[in-house]
Amino acid sequence: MIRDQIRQIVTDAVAAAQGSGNLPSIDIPLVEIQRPNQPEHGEYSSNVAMLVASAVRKATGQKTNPRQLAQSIVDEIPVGELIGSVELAGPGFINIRLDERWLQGKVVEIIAQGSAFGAIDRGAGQRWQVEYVSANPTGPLHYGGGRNAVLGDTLANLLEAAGYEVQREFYVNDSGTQFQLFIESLYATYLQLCEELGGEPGRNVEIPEGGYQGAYLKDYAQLVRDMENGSLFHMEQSTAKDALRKIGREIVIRDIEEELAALGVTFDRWFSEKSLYDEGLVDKLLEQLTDEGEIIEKDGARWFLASKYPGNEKDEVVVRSNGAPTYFASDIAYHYDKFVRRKFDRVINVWAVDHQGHIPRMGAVMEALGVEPDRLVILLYNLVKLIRDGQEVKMSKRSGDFLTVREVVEEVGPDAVRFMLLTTSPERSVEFDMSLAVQRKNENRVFYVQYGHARICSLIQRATENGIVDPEVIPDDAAETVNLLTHPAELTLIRRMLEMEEQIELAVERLSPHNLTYYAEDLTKAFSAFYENCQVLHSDVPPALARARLLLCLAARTALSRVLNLMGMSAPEAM
RNA sequence: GCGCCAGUAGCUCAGUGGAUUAGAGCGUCGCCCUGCGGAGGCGAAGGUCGCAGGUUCGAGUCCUGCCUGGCGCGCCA
Repeated sequence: MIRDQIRQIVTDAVAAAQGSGNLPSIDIPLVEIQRPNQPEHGEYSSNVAMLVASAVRKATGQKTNPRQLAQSIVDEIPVGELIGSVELAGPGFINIRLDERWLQGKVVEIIAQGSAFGAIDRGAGQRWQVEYVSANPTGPLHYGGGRNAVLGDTLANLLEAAGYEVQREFYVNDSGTQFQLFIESLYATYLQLCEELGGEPGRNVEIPEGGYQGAYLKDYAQLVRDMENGSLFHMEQSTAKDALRKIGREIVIRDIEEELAALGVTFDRWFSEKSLYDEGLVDKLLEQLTDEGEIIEKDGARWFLASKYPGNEKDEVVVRSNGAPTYFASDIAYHYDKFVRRKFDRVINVWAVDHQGHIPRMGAVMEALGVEPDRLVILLYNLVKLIRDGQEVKMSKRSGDFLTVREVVEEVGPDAVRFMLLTTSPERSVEFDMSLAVQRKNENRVFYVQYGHARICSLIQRATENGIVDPEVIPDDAAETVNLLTHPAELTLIRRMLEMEEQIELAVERLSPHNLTYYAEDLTKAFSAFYENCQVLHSDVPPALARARLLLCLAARTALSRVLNLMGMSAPEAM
């Protein structure tokens, strides 16, 4: 990465300055390389001289002049291939500018890298898992689940770009009370439907207290009938429900899968909670933890002694006094499976804020299982408030009266939904104004980015038709041709594109996919400015320069489509 | 009551490994079409970074206290 190269050069310069006695030989922490706010300050800067000055003062009490120290470092920085110029500024900043020739040469490299542009090897050899959405399989996805899906999916994309081997997983809660209620509700709805369609009367089964009664249940019941030809109607209740557990699960999972696919979100694995019980892993672990004194019996229930561990105040029930395990019991087994069996180096669980209380308990579980707690990371995100026509869209899952991910995607479009949900940092709650998202397209920045991409494509298309460029082939003289790119707008665009690696690293480091949307805008802005200022296909433009600019366009298309793809959005050639 | 998160321009939000003049979009007000897609470009106005202290040569960023809002503190998930 460029930043790392710069860091190395500055670090070497510091050592050289110390070696020649111009810089006090004092231990310095890792040299920091920043991105200055002002473009006049160059692409990179370092405050290392100020840090040295303060370290000297702390160690010896002597005052030194940071500008003087900085100068001694500047003197040792080789200007040449990568670095165009170095200057001393302000109280002792070292401002670094990249070499123009070097920048120009990068255009060809970007084109050559294609869809892999920006990839870094930060995660080489590491297997990470991202577990996201994991909504209860009891109906279509509630709108809020959309944010979870977008965050998890984009984060997984970013991790892959950063070199990690990533597994995307959806945990299916197909064994808890909620799923049971769903099955009961589906059964009742199914019977009603059969009666309406001319079945025998007298099978009055009500939707249970606290059950599900959304309109979708009727659709599901119809699907059950299609699959079973009404045979469940005559079965004995418990047999019918057993069968329904399987069919109902299949129907609801397929429904959720389709909704997510419409958002561009997919999974490598749908992990069944029930399977943890079926294979006896839950029991096995409860026994093991009991033997180890982590679980005790009290008041007829079995408790995991979470309070032994930091951050936890209370113990947690794993088996109720009625003998039924809580979700927490299977969670222990599930995470055992993730870390001990499947050996993921790290797992990121994407959770809504209302699950925050669960975090310390999971930390305790990790400790009890003897797994390094840092290997489990929770990405917590805040809720989404949906606004339509200036009013909050109220949603209640219980009554079934809620907007689904599918409906929102249909109304707004998948790219716009993703972009809007991605612009806000996860810990903040977000107001999603649907009316605005569809009507005022210029307020939705995703169109700006996609429009930029479409413009590039149209330009390249014309150039291809005129035989000026072949987008599939990098010409032999490309390296010399790009040296004609000296206009400030051209160089700014190249600089922006070269931020890609750092942006990916930053987003991965902070688990902040939203940074990407801002980068995408900046990148597009740089292209638009170039587009306005530098003609490409115009008789006044010398042919060589035109070809150079077309190469720049090819690189820009590469960069822009890469960002869009990372965010899970389409990069349209026309719109 | 305790805990977690948020409070930055009229609005929606970036920026929080401390650092050179706090940014963007929208909105407002100016410019720019005898040029490749104007869904564009250039510029201006607009901010006591919730409040009060503290640490530091330097704080939107770190520490403490407070205010406001959201969420959490179940034998629910």
